[in-house]
Amino acid sequence: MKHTYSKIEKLKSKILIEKLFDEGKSVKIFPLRLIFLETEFNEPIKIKCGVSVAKRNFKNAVDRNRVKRLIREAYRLNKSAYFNNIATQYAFMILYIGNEKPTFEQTDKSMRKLLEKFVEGVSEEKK
RNA sequence: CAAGCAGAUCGCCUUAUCGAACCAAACUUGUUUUGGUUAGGAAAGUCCGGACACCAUAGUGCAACAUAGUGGUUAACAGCCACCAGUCGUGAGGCUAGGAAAAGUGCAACAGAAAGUAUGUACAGGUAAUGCUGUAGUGAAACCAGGUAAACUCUAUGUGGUGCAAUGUCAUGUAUACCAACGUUUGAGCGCUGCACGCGCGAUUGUUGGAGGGUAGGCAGCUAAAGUUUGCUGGCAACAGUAAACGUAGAUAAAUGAUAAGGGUCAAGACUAUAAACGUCUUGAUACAGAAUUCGGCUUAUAGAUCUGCUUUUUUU
RNA sequence: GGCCUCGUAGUUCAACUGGAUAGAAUAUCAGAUUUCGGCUCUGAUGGUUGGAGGUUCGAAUCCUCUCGAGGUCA
Repeated sequence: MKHTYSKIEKLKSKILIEKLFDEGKSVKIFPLRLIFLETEFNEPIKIKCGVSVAKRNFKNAVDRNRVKRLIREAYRLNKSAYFNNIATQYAFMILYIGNEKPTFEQTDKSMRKLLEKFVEGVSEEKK
């Protein structure tokens, strides 16, 4: 599996996003928060993932873009390590809840922990 | 050399690895391969003015709003250029909502005799007599004229409204509440601009034809444009004309990136050194900021670097 | 992306078409009352009226720019 993150892997449907926020469950590792929901869609992939950074925490568009890019990059590089064994399809939304600009190293570390926690939680639920 | 004024330009680079969006081509027709393109001077604030779209190819009057020396420039402007005046600065230069107070209405706290229907204190002068004359005192403004129009107003000029979330279109489900044409009756009501005029549609019923509406989504609108650079000509200049070259983002939970290494540039310190300069090493800094229909301005933010012209003071030749 | 609204003591609000000291409640502090506290009474503190310019004799008020907060339009 390649480290790609193309257009079809992005979460774009407004309906799905609203459903996600209404019914989804969340996992938190500061400064990240993952909201996820088991769902179905037509594309031949396992996960649709979106990224969001609040305007409240980062006033300037440049900073918001920077944080979002870092999160996307961390997600792209790490996802294949965790999701090879998942059968069902999920919708993801990753939020940044801190209010300071992170480095890539920090983001990468938090992302690994976050995904680990998610996988653990799901497998426990299945049992 | 120092301090300063005005104008203009640039605003990190290279390599490697892993990626994103759009366009084109290929054939193996799809999680494919190859090639190309991919953020700014302010993309920002949304403060002015246009283009474009719809509402009546945008009408008349009033109201409302904006502008305000003179002339020019422009698609247009509250922008820009030139000149005049005022004001600040030793100066280069900066700043100015810079029309009208003899068309009219209003406003002026406190102080002061008196702030507009004027009136009278002290001293001096003068008279037949008297605020009749001068000075003082209060105040931003006072012997009679003024101030204030970023108070109402007047004058001149200009402005229709709404904004790409405009507008058009496609398929899915719900569903007759819909639309068009023609005929008939009546003119309630609705829309167009805040009001009036004016214009358009039009309650009911019949016939014919058909698709229409709101919600979320896709597509078009969507990037070639009052374009950029250079030269020449006209003009004091803004700018205009002309020739050549270039062909320059198009995303939509929103692309234009992430990581590593090396190198620039600047600052500080150390070493070498009489001093400056050069050189070496270390540390730090490398800004403001991210297109969202689009263009011309204005305003605001901005590490640092470069260039041009000019001013002042002192010294040397 | 477009279009609107609002910023005054720590907090909630006043200040009439520009006029002098920006006022009230509450909060804070001090004193009185009480054995001690609360309630109550008295007094004090606290504001460059979000910021910077301009008009005016004089600006919270008028004008321009700017910063911040909020709302609305499919």
